[in-house]
Amino acid sequence: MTSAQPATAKGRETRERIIRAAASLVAERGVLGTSLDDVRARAHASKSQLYHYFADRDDLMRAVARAASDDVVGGQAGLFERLDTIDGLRAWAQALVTLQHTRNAKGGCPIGSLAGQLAEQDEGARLELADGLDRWETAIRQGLERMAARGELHPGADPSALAQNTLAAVQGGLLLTQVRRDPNQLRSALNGAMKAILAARAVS
Amino acid sequence: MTSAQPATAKGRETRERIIRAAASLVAERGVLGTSLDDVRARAHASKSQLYHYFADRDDLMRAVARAASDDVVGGQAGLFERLDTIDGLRAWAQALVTLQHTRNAKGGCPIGSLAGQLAEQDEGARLELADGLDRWETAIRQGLERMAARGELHPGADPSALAQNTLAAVQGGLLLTQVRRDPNQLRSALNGAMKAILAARAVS
DNA sequence: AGCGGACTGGACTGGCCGGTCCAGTGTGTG
DNA sequence: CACACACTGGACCGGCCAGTCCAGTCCGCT
Repeated sequence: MTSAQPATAKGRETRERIIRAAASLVAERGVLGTSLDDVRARAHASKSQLYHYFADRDDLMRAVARAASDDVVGGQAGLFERLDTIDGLRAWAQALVTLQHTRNAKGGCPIGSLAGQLAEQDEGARLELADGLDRWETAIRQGLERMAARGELHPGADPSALAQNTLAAVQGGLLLTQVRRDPNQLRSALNGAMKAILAARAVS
Repeated sequence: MTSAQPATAKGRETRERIIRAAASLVAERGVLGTSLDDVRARAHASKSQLYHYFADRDDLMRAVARAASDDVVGGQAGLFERLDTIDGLRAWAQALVTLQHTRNAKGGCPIGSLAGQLAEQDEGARLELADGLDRWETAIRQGLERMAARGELHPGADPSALAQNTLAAVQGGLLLTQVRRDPNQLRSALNGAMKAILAARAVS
């Protein structure tokens, strides 16, 4: 059974409120550190509302995984448009690093954190997270492909591989940032990824 | 209060057995998915033994984090010795990829997984994991430094930055591998890191 | 042998947690 | 306006879980 889709505006709002409450609690305390009573309290909802909109706890967590994917990828939408220039890539990388500074290097990447907690426990959640990573990597790849189409990368360059390595650098850099409480870990990892992209530029 | 150090050989063995049982359960079910009763059963120990050797649940999990660090870093000791040659680096990278194949791309990196579950909850555990990552990165850096000392890297090369980026590639690659259930994600990320090292070789 | 501390077994407790249930109240439609 | 159904409140239950407690047993040492 999957989550019941609300039939009214009010229902949709309640469902959203539950997911947002659950997502914020999960970000603070982790998946298993979040009880349905906690969610119920923060969402100002009752137990039966939770079970009206979600089949069970796992179903709710799947919705949280999807919401986290949407937030992370959606939050970068404006920056994604400019990933077809070196300046745009730098601006995007800088935004990620700045965000880690404002967060005091805490929390890491919501997708990455959830991956460690859900990937081995719930196949549906794993697929939601994989979808988020795919959308993220696609945005990077498409930026590089637009550069290639304009002849700004040399013919042998592989936008797919560069995008995949860049995403790996983001995730790895964020993990090191989180464990070491040092945003420079992400900056350095992104510098490395940037170098690979710069090396793929066409000699003009 | 920290864990009581056993005074006898028998005590040391019991303590070890508990940590191993806890570590394997945590690897299977996650930190909060593992109850002390589970640990007690798998370790063939009693509740009072758990509380004799560990102050509380968090203290045990800190010991698990340390054991995971030791296992991951210790398990690569033989490969670390040869990180001062391109062949040695390739062998090390290949071993990591092969391990993911044999594990069917499941589980990710024990240190990385625990990071997502413990880093924000328990400062002591975070420090144990940071220590594991430091030892790992140091091994890579020292290999590159030996290459540099032999004049095989060009003078501008930065072994510290290369080692840090390589570790980020490993962690990011493992996360992508785990979420996508595809060991090639790690292989590709390591290829990227390798390229950066190859580009830093002295022109001979 | 016998002392003291390290070590062990396992019953017990109070609280929390996922999930159920039912008696309602709102609300859009015919 | 009335009917059906979406939605809501909250009491309740059985099970699990971290942590406590005490009555022991083992073991090194003198």
